[in-house]
Amino acid sequence: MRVSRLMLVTLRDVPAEAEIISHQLLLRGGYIRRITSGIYAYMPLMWRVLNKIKKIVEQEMDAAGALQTLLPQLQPADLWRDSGRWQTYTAGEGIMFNLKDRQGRQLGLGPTHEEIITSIAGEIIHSYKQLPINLYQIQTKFRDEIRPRYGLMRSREFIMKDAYSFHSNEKDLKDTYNKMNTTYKQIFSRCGLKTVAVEADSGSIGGAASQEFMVTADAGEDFILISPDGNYAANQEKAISKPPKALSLNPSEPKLIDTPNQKTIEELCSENGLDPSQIVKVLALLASIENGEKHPVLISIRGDQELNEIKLINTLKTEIGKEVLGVTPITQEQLNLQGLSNWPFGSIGPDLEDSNLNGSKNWKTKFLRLIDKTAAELNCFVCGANKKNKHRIYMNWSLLGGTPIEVDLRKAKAGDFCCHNENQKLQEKKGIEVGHIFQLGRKYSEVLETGFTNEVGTQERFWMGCYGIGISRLAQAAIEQHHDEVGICWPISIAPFEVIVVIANIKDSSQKELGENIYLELQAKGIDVLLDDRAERAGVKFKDADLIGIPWKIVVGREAEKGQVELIKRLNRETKLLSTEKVIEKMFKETSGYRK
RNA sequence: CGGGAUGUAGCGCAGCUUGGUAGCGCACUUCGUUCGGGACGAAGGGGCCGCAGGUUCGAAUCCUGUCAUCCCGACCA
Repeated sequence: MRVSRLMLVTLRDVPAEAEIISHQLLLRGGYIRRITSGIYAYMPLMWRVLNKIKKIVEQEMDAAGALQTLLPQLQPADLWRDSGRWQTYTAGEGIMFNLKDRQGRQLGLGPTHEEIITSIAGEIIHSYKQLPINLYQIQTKFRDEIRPRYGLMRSREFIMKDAYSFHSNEKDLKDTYNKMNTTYKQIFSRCGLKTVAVEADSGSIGGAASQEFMVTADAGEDFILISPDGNYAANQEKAISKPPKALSLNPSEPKLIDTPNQKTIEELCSENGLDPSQIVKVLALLASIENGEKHPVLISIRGDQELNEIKLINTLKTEIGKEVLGVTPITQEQLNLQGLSNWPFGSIGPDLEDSNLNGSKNWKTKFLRLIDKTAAELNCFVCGANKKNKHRIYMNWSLLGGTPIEVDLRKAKAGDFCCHNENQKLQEKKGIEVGHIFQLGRKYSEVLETGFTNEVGTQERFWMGCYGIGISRLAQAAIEQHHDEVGICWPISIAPFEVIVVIANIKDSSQKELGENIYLELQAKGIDVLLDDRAERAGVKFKDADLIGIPWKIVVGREAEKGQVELIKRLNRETKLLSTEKVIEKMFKETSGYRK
């Protein structure tokens, strides 16, 4: 391809909308154009990058025995009602774009494809002999993100590889899950990415085990916790750790203490000479259930610890047995709206009576009480007295009627000790999630009532796994890891072109001729080569080549008459003066590992 | 949805305080000089100043509303 025909327009100024470097470089290099919030056009250079990534993914997925398909983007609401996700995905989370056709039928624009694939599999697979099967597609996904951000990092329309596997038993699912794990590592390493595999929460997709693949980068939106010995890595949402030891409070006769206007843990500590770890903090929250129910929840947690909301929501799901949309702190305004009397905010204890909920308009009238292990383990502590400006000191759980439900709700933090080895301290890094693999189990096959006939002739539900890679996100994440002060430094495996031939002065006929020849020869050898044949000054062409990040640059210039050209490596600017034959030979060698 | 900010040419911005009919840099077109790291000079083209109301003789500028975009939190490949 010739740069003169490439529709390439690079920008010198950074568009104001771009916050992070990868987004800026994509815009400046003419890779993408924003159409509206979270929706981008992939320009020709970008499309080539995406295709390179797709190719790698296809090769590795095919090698792992997966089958490529293409599933519809428009999906009937009924299918999503069957799986019970229509409500959550439209009204609740609202992440699914949805519409009505002219007959009034409701449709959704696919944010994911479990429903479609499971129903198809159910129609086609009837026997255990047909299993296992792993189907994948590379498809545009639609998600009405609450806040699209950072270009392709979190967009509302994006390209994703999603795979779904079907199995006759759990062991077989685990085998494929493990195979996908190694396949993913292979894919990311071929794309030139440094990734960390971390334990993850399976979120609204549901299911048992799940692992995320994170590109470590400062621009990442996720916090991950890693042990220095490399034996533990988890998303903060999921991470577990040993909390620091609590400072013990020597037991004494329980009593009421005056704590005027001491509402926060800090105030309580500084006014009374306490340590946060000696206090049981109580959070009054309201959980919203998908069927519209509102459950008041009381969380007790040690004063120096923070609540992990994801862990809480997961616990609530099992306790209540229904999909939980979210939790919010209960406010005075809400109490007023419910017609409830004032609560002693700032002095609430774990035993705040259920009578405080009597007469509420549409809340459940019984608290769901959860106690984090850190709080449950305290033998003697301070807590709210359920009276304004009063706390209780030297309390214990038997005085409060025991510890009803004991769970892990605390947020693990950098500096905490690891559970697998108390000499290891967790470190925090930021990561960009580029892949996620799940063991779904039988969640979808059960709700959609699909399955197969087993060896003994009885009906069983499929065991399922699902495996995603954000293709367009991966492309941008690669730039976060591979750039310098002048532009992108694509890993050669996913670069739009492997080499660019720059004719320094197009008006010099010997330069022009030599450049054209090298271009044609490289092309004939199957190398992805770009020829900068523009009548620009050399400097402009060099800057553009660096900005768009082509891994190799061949400059045909002053030495052209002697048949010599310069070969420059983008990554470190290493420069060699070579003969035409040598440069072609060298490029052939450098790109041979990446030929399709 | 809550908090913050911004909408003026393809991109980056000034002008707005104190109303008088729009300007700078980059990019684009033409000519000349230059020609190995985003050249210089000259001459051009391009704007419903986000949109709708209002105030005024007159609005990019003041007022009201509205829409859009970006940033901070919840969502996720």
